Amino acid sequence: MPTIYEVSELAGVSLATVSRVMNGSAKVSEKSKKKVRDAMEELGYRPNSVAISLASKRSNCIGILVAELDGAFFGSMMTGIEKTLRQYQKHVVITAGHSNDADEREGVEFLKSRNCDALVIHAEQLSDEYLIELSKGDTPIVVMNRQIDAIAEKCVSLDNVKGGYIATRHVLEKGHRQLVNIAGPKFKNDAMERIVGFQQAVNEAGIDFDENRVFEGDYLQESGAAAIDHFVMSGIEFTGVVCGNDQMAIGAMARLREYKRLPSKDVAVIGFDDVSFAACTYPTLTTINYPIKLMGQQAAKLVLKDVYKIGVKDIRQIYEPTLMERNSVKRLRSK
Amino acid sequence: MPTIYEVSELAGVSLATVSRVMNGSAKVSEKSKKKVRDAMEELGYRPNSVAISLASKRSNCIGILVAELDGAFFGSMMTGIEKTLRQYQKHVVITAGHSNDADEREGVEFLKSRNCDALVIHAEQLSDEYLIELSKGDTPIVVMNRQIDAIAEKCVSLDNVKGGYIATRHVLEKGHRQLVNIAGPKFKNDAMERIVGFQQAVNEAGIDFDENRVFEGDYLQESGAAAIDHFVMSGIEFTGVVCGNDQMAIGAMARLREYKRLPSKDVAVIGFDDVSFAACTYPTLTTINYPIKLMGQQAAKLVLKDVYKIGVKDIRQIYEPTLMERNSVKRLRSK
DNA sequence: TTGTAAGCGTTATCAT
DNA sequence: ATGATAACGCTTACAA
Repeated sequence: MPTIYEVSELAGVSLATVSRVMNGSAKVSEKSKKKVRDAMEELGYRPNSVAISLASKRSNCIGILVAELDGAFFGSMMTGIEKTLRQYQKHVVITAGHSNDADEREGVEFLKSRNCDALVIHAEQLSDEYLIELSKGDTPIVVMNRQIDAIAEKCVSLDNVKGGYIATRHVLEKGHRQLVNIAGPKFKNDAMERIVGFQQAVNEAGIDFDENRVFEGDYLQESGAAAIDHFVMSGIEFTGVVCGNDQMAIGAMARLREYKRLPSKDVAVIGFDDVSFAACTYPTLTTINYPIKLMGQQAAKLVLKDVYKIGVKDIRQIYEPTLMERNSVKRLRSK
Repeated sequence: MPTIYEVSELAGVSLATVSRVMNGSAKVSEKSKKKVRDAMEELGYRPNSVAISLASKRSNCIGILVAELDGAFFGSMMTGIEKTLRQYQKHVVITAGHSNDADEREGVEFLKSRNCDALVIHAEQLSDEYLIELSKGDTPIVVMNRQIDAIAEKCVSLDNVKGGYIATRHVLEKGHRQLVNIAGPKFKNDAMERIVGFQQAVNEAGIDFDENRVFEGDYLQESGAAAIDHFVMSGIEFTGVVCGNDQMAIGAMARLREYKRLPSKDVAVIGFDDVSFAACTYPTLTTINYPIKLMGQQAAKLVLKDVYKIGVKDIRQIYEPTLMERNSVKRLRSK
């Protein structure tokens, strides 16, 4: 790998001049410019971004922390961020927090130590205090899916309580009174908030909230199926299933069929997130839209503006969950 | 951010000693060790990995190039790689190639310029020659999903032709003779290979391969639906749909239902990849298993062994596609 | 065991 | 407009 030194030598100019043509920082005569460019070309020179980063304290990289690298939700989020950043030659460095405090902290430290210019964080375990403290450091951050008042201007979030409420109310409005809730892991904020929304809607309908009607899943398909097993085995009757996310919803629908209880026809199922496959299930999944890709784009715009002073507009930070009515929730047929 | 210099000062030892305790490279007296550790603790010192990387030429980072950050397939691959690497304190840096030559090249350059210790590449546009050339450079690489003889020891792949063949033959064996193929983008190697497999099986069954029965999709749900529209509009008759991947398969199943042609009952549909939701569709999706997560783990093991000299075993590089028989392909009912 | 000092490949501040 | 030269934060011979 040739270095800037070799380029300067071949071009017959100083290091400084080469550096100047690289980042157009100051006036350089056309003549030197050409000599430098030719030399670079000839040597197949590639600037070493680690050295640039060390010297300039900037990396043109934005760090992203997500719980996992797979999953439709995180995929959309990462894509939303990456694609908008890429338009401005910014790169992303992604790391997984695996939903545990140690990995999340380590991930943040890693990203900071790599000189990321900013961090976009979707943390499940990091406390609000930690995040607030972090925001005071020298690496700007954007927090996804969490509303922290002290750093509201750095949050891009959606009202999960409201989402859970809307979902539940929709099922109730269709005449279902015997509901169960397949929730996400309770240690996750959004999972808990969605449960709260469920509870609100249920109470509002004059139904007693019953802990036993909430199953704690893990946001993966299999746990949606396990939840159905659980409810059936426990003899808990239900005609409506409110799910913490779409993945568990499809797992639940698949298992319901095995019990000969047809989704939509015999039991209403509603998801959350509106991931891409939700429109392709059978029955198509009624769910709550979570515009995570768009929100990722917004997060990116936020750093573009704050960190790189790039003028971008239409930055919105608080989003509303909306009902996506499809076919998995039908009116309860009177017996 | 405190630096190593401040630590050495506070601890009353030299820079070198601090460095030594950080990476246990040489003998350091217990006494100095403690002084250094205390100083680090007190200052909240975090080593700057950019500086480490520049000085040592190692980064403990492995670069990953994938087409997109979303999608079940890539998600599994990234997770497979990341989780096994993480066990050894190695981090991943991920970048998207967006299936075009420019972005893929830029992605590779970016990763190399970030001093990645190795690269795991899933490229769609980079030529074999480019990859072979790249492999001669000073950054070791692992190539996913492509078998390049010249660098076979760096490839982790699966026989896509065979996969396409197995899928097609399975549908044929169930009595279907009128087949259509919803393929991936033809510029992608795997998509083409799967088409070849389709062709082989069809020919073997004594059926003429008809170009018009192949629709070029883009591996996304929507194009599976579009393919069905296309075939129906064109008046092409079929009872079996062989898909290039699972996503298009579910898109196709959803659209078929709209035409009142029930998947499984009226028309057989087979997917490819066996992503996680394939078992939860209705009907459950018969497909070809592509153990991409496992293969990601293997790629990681390869770099662990080659780059870090970490003894890992059970490294296999060539995988076989296998039939996952579920419910979307049923025997053709005689009229 | 510990310290000194020369890199690593850039950027950036001064001069000129 | 261009060139020295000192950072940037750490590793690593080489000495002591």
